Amino acid sequence: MNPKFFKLSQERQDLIRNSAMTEFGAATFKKTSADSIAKRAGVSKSLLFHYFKDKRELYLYLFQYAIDECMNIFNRHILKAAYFGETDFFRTLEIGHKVKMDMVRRHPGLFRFVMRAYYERDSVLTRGLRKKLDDVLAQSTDQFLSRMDLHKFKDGVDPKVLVRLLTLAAEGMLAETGAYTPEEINRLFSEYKKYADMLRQHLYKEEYL
Amino acid sequence: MNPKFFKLSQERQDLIRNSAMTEFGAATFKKTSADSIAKRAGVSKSLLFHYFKDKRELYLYLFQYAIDECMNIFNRHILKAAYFGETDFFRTLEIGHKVKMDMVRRHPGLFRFVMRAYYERDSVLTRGLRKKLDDVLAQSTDQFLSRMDLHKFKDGVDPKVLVRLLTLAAEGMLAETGAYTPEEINRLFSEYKKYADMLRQHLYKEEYL
DNA sequence: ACCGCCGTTGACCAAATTGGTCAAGACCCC
DNA sequence: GGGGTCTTGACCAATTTGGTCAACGGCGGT
Repeated sequence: MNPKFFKLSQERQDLIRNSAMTEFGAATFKKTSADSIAKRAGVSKSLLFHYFKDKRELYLYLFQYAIDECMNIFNRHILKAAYFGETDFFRTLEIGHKVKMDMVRRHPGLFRFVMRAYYERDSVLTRGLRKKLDDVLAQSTDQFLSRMDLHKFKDGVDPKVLVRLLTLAAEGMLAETGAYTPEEINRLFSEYKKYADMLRQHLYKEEYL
Repeated sequence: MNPKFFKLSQERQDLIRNSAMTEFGAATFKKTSADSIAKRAGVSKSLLFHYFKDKRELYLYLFQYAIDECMNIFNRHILKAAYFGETDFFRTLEIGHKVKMDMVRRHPGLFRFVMRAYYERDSVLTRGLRKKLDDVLAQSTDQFLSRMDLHKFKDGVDPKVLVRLLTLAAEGMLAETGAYTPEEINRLFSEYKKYADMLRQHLYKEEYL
């Protein structure tokens, strides 16, 4: 790809990346047209092919970018929690999901894009990239849990199951949301807190409430 | 549409409907080609236009069909539970989700199709159909809860929130699943039970466990 | 005023895909 | 072989596709 792309202002880079991710996230690689990407970005198709030699190259770059962005966010939130010495399961997970939802506002389309890309049956994605995503996801939960104080849970509670449950809920809410306006994001987040609070109240031992 | 369609064998009808729903569920109305539908069904494009005069007519029929199918399933599971005089929240919800997942096996693509159709920005869908879906969804939870014995819950537990949480989880699992093989469906269902069991164990009063 | 550089574009292309038609094939029972 | 039903391949004009290319406008330097 043309390295001059990175000399563009961040907003303009984001404009192009977000448009592309949104479009690629809405249909297959094959069915997503360069023209629709350009139109969404309010930019000429020629410009796209000026910075990326191919539709394929653009796609691969986006996937790499998306993974990196996810990892950055994960690290940032883990580091932030670690910095404050936070070991509470729910407070940390809440931070995580808040950061995540805020990212959705900055990069609408990123999650849908990553999901779609992961299941893309076309051979656009190299096996390497797919594996990289697998690793990121697998490690994140374990790393998170290893830093949390899990003694607060009542007997018989599996924290790993709980992480998965809350993550499914959060992502489900995100998936069914059309427009990622700040108000919508806030609504989603407060809905998330309802679930987390309910679980916290009944899954923590009384002395930790 | 051509009424002869209904004289086809159920399997053949399903073949066509499922292919169409899967394809329509994978992209916009506009971006979904009649050809891809036909190819997925292993059928000639001409046949589609023999039974449905339009892409639009096919689409509208499918949406109607999908809603009816959802309502049938909901009724069937409610009636079944009512017949057995079942009033337990978790057991009934479990039946509901089991029926739902079994339906996914019969009609892979239906849920994704409905979701996509609901958010279709093209004016393909009439307002009437969209409203109908809204009603189905809104009533189902209330009807379900009204028949359940909610006294078993500890104080401070909102059953409505619980329904939503478990539904989000179940649908999230379905959404991230690629192929709806019987084994996959069983795996999903047993994962669902893990969540439900954990919640039941800690949200029910001790005397009901 | 002219330069070169920059991000950017509209016009253009051959090739593929689009929704939809139509006459004819394949198969059946009578 | 006739008549019906289900099904198809060939075909159509119109649009869309990924991608190219020469040129545009603006801007700082001289």
